[in-house]
Amino acid sequence: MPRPADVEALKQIAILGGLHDAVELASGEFAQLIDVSQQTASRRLIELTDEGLIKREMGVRKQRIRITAEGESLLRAEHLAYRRLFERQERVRVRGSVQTGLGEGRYYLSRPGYDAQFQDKLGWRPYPGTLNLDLGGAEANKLKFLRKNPVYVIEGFQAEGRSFGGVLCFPARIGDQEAAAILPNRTHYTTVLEVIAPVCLRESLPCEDHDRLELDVLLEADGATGVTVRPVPGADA
Amino acid sequence: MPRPADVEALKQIAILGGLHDAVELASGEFAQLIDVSQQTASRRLIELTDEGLIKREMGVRKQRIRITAEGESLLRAEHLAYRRLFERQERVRVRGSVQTGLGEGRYYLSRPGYDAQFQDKLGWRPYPGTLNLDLGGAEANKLKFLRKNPVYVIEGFQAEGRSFGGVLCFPARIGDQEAAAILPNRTHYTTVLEVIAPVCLRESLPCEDHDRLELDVLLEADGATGVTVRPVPGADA
DNA sequence: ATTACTATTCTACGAGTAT
DNA sequence: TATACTCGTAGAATAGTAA
Repeated sequence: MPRPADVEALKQIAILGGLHDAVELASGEFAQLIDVSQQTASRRLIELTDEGLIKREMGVRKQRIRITAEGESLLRAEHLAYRRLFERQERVRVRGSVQTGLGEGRYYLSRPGYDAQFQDKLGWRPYPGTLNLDLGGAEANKLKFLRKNPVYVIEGFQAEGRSFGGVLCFPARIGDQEAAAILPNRTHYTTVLEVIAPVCLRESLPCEDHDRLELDVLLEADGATGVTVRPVPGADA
Repeated sequence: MPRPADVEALKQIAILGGLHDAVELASGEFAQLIDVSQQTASRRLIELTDEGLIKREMGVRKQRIRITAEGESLLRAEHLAYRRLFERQERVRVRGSVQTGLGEGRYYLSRPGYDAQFQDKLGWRPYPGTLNLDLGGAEANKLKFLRKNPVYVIEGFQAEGRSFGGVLCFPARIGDQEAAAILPNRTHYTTVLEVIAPVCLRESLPCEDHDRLELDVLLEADGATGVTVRPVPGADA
């Protein structure tokens, strides 16, 4: 994995035009550009070459430097990271580990008061069981952001002589699998995000406890699901 | 000036939401995030604080970290740099030092064959004299890019029993001053960009030999100049 | 001119640990 | 538990210089 100083050096070469063309550069010039000695600049160019991020043709007074496809994709990844920070983002990627569920998800999801609302908002009926994703320490900060930007609000209700609390709900994807993330309204201090889907995720992914998963949480109502064509019973008879 | 490792650390805090909200983070968690020891992570947070890039509230188990306005502008500058690399750029910023001219600019610019074409393309008549900007070593690579992406092509012509060569021309700005950059068609191996303007730049900026200047070269025909309303002689009589 | 090796300096990392 | 100090050390940066 390239160090931050390498990425910065590569960026400077790109600014000079190294993405589109060979750049003519002496190690001494490069040194000024990244504010180090000529020797360090020379070594950095060797490192970048060894890492496959640039290609060099040595000349007598200058070297011709071109950023490789690999180097470009590294810079594009940086670009994407900054876009996500500052350009209106439509999804949040969270990483977490599959947690042993308490089995209560199955009970809650099968309450008609929840089930009907999920079908209404999401366009599909959740498989009766939640996959609990534990967002390790730092990653849990993203939950605060999600709480502030709910996509669907599932209302609480009274049933069976008790009350069921409201939850926030977000369309989501695990890989290509359509899913949804839910956050109970009340419990603020948790690092767990519950994931539901029209299928049993533990079987379809598949995954087990302690597996690490990446979930893309969408921050807007998911148009695609709203127009899902469901077969009308009896229509094909 | 923050080191690349500091910028990377700040970026990671931003990804967790530190731009919009306080992020709850322990130094050990942060250590995992930036792949260093707890001690180094702690030190890095102290550095970021000293540099004024983040603000911290120390808690017992976690610290609440918020990116400051200064930190945000640093990240925005990074974002801008990457945007310039990958999003269709409309201007190229070049830095160079004012070079002693040979006085020949004055002669060339006053040839009607050039003057008429400049007025046609740019919408104004250049002051008879060029400001020569010497783009130091590395910066000169940008000239290659400009040669590949000419905005106006000024044709060569015959006059006074000799031939005058064609030049490439680009609308440009020095600060708020409207100007144009010109590159002779022939001489490929030079580090000098000639700058013209409707006024005498040495007086209006003002500037002297060896001053360092920043010039924004626009890569598209400058709409604003095309619609400049020029007084029609006699119309106000 | 350059590049980049070797020797040397010194910075920055992490272990141990106090608070 | 945290944070963050001191300190020994690895490795990065520079000086000197050969090619």
